[in-house]
Amino acid sequence: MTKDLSHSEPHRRTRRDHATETAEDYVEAIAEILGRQGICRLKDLAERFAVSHVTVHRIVERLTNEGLISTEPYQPLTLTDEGMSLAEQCRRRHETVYRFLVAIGVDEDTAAVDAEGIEHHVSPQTLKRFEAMLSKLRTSDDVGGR
Amino acid sequence: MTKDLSHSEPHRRTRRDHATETAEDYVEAIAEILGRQGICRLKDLAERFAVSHVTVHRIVERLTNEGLISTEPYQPLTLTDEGMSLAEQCRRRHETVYRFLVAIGVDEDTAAVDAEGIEHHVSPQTLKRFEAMLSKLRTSDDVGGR
DNA sequence: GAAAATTTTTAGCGCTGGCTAAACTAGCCA
DNA sequence: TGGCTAGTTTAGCCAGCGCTAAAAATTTTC
Repeated sequence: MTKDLSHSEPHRRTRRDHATETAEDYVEAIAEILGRQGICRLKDLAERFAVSHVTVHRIVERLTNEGLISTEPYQPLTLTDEGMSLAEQCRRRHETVYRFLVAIGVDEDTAAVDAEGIEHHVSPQTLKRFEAMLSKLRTSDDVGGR
Repeated sequence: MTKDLSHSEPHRRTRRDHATETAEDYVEAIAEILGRQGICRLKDLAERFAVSHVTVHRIVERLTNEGLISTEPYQPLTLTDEGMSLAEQCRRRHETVYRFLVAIGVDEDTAAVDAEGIEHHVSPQTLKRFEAMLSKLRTSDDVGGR
């Protein structure tokens, strides 16, 4: 009998997403902090994610090995070129998801929380549809009732 | 100085979501398999998620302790009442997310994959907005360009 | 420039979810 | 019944991400 892959494939993809979610969250946060205060330290990330600095340290170590972050011992963090372009890509996607949710009538606080979780699972194609809907909703100014 | 929680809160929520994603995926899959073939075995879940039966066994064990699944040694699985209602809730949310993506113009394969990842992060409020948009899009038949 | 404070690093633990290998049970069938 | 086979369970490994405690380095401050 032929094995049915119609369900397992999407789940496999979901799992792969998980593996990169942390990377995306971190480079995005680092870029944002760098942009805001010029310097990004472990401590800043620990506060941002409400996680211990030790946890941050280990994750930063991993992402350094993966070529996204560059570090010197006891020194602040910077992003590699690869890290920066990933961060920029994530920032844009995050923005779009957030604005889309708000545009369809989700309140800003809820949209912020949901966007944080949703963004990692939005494919390029879906992102394009979000953008298309965004301009459409903007022009028709039709946000709908509660 | 006052600590800025505006970023850490969403992330904490995201992490809590992760802890329940597996539970949701499993009860949803078990309900679907039970509905389709009357019996659900570890093996079925292992195939569904494309994961080893040993991994499934450990997760099922955990979910049994959490009161979602009921098991007898070497016997097929069933859902507890709690498991069934969670499964039903997830199925509905999943359906809505999937149909919403298709409605805004995402192709069905992509929508299936994205919905699998997105569903766990959609709050009740956002789900309501999706439903509202769905009926609106259905009446106006306005799916937009490619 | 030495002490104090801040920050980073190391060591070591827990949990979840991957895996393989091997032992065990249940069910079928000859 | 005896054995084969399919399926389940146990044992033991790995990686990621949480934690605390304690050591090391840097920076600040006096």
